[in-house]
Amino acid sequence: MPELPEVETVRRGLEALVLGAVIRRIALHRADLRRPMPLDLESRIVDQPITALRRRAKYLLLDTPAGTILSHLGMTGTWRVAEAERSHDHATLHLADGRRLVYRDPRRFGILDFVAPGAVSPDLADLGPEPLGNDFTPEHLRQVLAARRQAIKAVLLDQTVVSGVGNIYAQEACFRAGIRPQRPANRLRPAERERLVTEVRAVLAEAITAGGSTISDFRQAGGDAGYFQHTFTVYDRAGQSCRTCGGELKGATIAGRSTVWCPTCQR
DNA sequence: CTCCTATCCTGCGAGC
DNA sequence: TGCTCGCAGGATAGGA
Repeated sequence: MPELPEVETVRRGLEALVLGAVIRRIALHRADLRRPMPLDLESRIVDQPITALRRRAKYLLLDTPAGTILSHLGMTGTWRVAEAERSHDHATLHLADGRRLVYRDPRRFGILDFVAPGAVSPDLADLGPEPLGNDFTPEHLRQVLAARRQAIKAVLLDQTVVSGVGNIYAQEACFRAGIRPQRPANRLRPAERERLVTEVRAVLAEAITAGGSTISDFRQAGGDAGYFQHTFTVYDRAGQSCRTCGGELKGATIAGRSTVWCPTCQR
């Protein structure tokens, strides 16, 4: 679930809660996530203040003077300032003020890693432009889509094309842009590329304003649910009626992921 | 290169 | 109530 808006929501929540807090020590409970956590993370970050909370694509970065903790939430990852311990808590950051900042990920598709000061993480090296930044433009799409015959929705999921879009927002953006998700990416007309850029940005921005989307277990860092899921137009609505034209929404698998669209509103 | 499939893992809802 | 089955937000390796 955690796509860009959810990660940004968590970032903002953590910023309000723990910016400036001192990490007294880190305890790793289980290191075998999508790839093994570095076991020396515990020794690298000791008595370090959290100087910034950053996001790049779907990655959340906790900066300290001794280095950066890089995290990816995968499908089910969460950061929370913990009340009680829960199953699947994989790492606990014990803060000097007595609070505990916990990384939890039941499905273990996430990542927790250490990045030395000044180093560039390989995880971030090949990411495409931030969709809400200045580099995500119709011209960028034109260049990058030219050689791609794949379905446009599949291409939007490619993090080297544009970073941070996942299965939910790719579908929502296609609907808003009036483009069928299975259209070959290199066949979009200029006006459609322009519209797609506009709508990717808009849907992500609106979702951030709504505190992200809460599906199953996503929570903001303070424990609140997001509420953008109430405004989904197509995601998980196959067989239901289109909110725009009233017609029946269709569903199919594209790029191995479930996909819903409106045959009338999307061409 | 591009593109497709299988895979990692746990939890949950649907259906029986 | 309890079981099995299929599917889920992501990303990558391997092969065609």
